[in-house]
Amino acid sequence: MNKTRTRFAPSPTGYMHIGNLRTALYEYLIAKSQGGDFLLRIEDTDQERYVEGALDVVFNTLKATGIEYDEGPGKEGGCGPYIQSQRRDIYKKYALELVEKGAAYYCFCTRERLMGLKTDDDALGTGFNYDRHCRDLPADEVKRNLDAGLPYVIRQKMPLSGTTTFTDAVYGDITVENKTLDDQVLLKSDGLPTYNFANVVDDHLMGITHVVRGNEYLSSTPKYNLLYEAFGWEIPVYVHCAPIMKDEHHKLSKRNGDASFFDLVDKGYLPEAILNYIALLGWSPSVNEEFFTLKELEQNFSISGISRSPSIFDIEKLSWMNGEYIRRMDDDAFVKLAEPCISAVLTDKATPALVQKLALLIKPRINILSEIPDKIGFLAELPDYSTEIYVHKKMKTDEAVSLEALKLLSDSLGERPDFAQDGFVSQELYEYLCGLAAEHGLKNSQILWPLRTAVSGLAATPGGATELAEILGYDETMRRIGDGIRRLEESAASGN
RNA sequence: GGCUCUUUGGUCAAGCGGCUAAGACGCCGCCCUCUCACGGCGGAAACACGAGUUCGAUUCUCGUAAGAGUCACCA
Repeated sequence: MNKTRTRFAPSPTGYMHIGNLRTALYEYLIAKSQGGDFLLRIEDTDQERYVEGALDVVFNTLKATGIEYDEGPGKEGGCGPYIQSQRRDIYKKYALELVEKGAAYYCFCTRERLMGLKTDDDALGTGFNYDRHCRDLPADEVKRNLDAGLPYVIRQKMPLSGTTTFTDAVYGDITVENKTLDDQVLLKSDGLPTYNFANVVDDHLMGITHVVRGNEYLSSTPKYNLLYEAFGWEIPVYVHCAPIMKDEHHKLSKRNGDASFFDLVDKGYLPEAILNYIALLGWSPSVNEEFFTLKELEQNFSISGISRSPSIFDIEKLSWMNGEYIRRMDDDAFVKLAEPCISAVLTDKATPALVQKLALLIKPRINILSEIPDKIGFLAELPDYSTEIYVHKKMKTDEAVSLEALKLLSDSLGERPDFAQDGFVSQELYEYLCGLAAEHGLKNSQILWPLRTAVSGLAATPGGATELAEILGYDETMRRIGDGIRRLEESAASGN
């Protein structure tokens, strides 16, 4: 039994999309769940698509998600180089071997001729297939053309009849008629291989046992088998995955402006949450559980759980899951994570103690980090608000009750030099206010709601009245109470 | 158009001949509560359609429909 080896083979486009990342994850998990190796290979045979810095995006994404490769660029394992553009000579050698064996042939057709064929075919409404013009060129003519230095490609010689069947671990057996297969190009005129050829050669040379990829390759897989057979190589296990969709009709893609892995991270999603979520998009574990660390995924992953139909990327569920990750995080870790966001809003007022208090108040209330500024902006500056938010039926408050309550607060709090000197402590203040309410025949809510409202200018806040007062401090709290009284008086005056 | 694949609630999905057809997100209601959130409890919501096979089909077969992929010197 060969050791399981999988590979992630991205072409460096500078954009790691979620679908690619999931493929990498599955490849990694298949290898690791079977004690095997996971390799990274860069498929850059299309020189026209070269993008500066694209490799770093690949490296950084894998690093951020903890998907570590055992072999690949910068990590020799005896199968290198792992960058296809550096393997040029290898492909040529194998292409020639195929010609030798009669499974491939030189083709000298010009692009112009090919274009002509294509438009003819389009006019007929059928797909394009090479007309095999060069398939049976006499040996001496081939030699003449070669000697004359004519540009050429090498094409795969497909059987003209019969069928080819391959087995996919997800989709089962699939059979196609050989006559529908195109004599595809293996080696391009620039000497570089096409994806289809490079893949087969490299996967074999690198000992890949499981080929995992998008199901858009399903229809070209019979050609792969024919290639493996022509070489006499062992055929790998195919694992084709259905795509991740943006909606019912569109794949997640850069062109659609969909978020890449790092776009999501920038928005405040945690790499572990993203990874956990996408693992579940198109795969379902045998246990009824949906929270998995990478390690746990390695233990639970199984090819049989991969689904055949496309899945729509649901940002809502990712957000929820991200929130769960935040809530499950230990407090210190979260404080550290949230600190930059909080400090940015509070600027110079952000003492470590304050940041800590605020962070813990926010922790159960956000799903993604980027929600923080909106949640706490009112602490830096009291928003302009309408006095209508003082009205709350269930809390038994309205503008009149609130005005009365705020005045009461202003007076009684103003008479407490200890509060003024030491600042508020939420719990103490809470007890004090409840006592105050009882003393004046008010419900707690008739004091607390107006206070919270005055101090925040918002109908909903992270934290209750006394928690906010503690964070704002005595002076600012009193200032805001005063501000509230003014607003309510103005409102009363204009209302009458 | 040819070939290939797919089809369980709005979404992710379990199911692999017999179930009141799981669970999760979202939504709604109630509870908790110094607002909101968290948490707890409960609810609405699905087998694309039509034939077969079978004592019995979500599950097997064949059609139909609707989607998707592919048909490049791109991967």
